[in-house]
Amino acid sequence: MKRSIQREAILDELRSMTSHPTAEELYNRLRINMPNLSIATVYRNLEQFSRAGLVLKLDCGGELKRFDGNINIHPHLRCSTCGAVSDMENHKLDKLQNELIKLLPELECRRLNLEFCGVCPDCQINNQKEM
Amino acid sequence: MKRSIQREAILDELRSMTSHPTAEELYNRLRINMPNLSIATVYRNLEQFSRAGLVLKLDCGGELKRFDGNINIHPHLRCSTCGAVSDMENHKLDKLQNELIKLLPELECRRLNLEFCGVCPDCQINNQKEM
DNA sequence: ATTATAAGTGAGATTCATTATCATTTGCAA
DNA sequence: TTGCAAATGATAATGAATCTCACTTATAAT
Repeated sequence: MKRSIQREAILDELRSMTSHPTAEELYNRLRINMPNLSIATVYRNLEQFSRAGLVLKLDCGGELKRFDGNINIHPHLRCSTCGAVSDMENHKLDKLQNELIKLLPELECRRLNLEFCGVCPDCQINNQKEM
Repeated sequence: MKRSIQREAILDELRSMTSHPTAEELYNRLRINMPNLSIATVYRNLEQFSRAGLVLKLDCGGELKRFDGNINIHPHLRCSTCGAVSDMENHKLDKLQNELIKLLPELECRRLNLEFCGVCPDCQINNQKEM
């Protein structure tokens, strides 16, 4: 990854903030001192940073919104290969999730999303086929 | 909420699936037996279901993507009022999160998102002002 | 230093999921 | 059965994110 004024400014600005800004919020701040910065540059760099692991993209999988007919709180696996979302079944996980649910009143929260990122069973099988 | 053929078909179809479909996936399935169903109807109903608590919208807050300069796994609070994302500080929560992180290898996952939905401190203060 | 070239940038066009609009239809209560 | 609010279908509008392309810059080789 080459260096550039813009690239460093974007990363510095993001690291100086604790508010989890959107690309556009970052753009508006940076534009004050960099009037002809392009919004495309901000998006491009954030994407690269996030691929390189320098930065975290929240809503990691969220290209499209997905819906679930089961409104109970339950953990999801979002596949980093195909983007599909599936439910997870694991006894230890269920126990930990119940502990988290008990914490909700204390945290003044109504809900929690417990989402894991990994490769879903289908994609694991397909990967093996290709080898 | 009034009844309608479309409304019931949408909810039934979603409840019959475990794959967390997008609005468009649902639309394409339903269209087979309902050729002049409109995609807008699907979106409208999913939105209403989700507001009524009949259905879960994943990526709940995810209108815009948000970025975080801190790449350590840490819990987030997404404010259901203003949409802002902030970090959460709670000792018990940290302990549970560490237990979850220990589970990652067993679950064959690389990352986890622990996201709570509630009203952020700022909005709580603003709400009180209005009363 | 000069040059080559691969990568980065800015401006604007494009894409595409989601929402809004509006005329028409439907469900339901009086 | 009638009135009316709510729902629908078709399509236009919106807007975040990405793509394109001409131009510029960083870095490595000569």
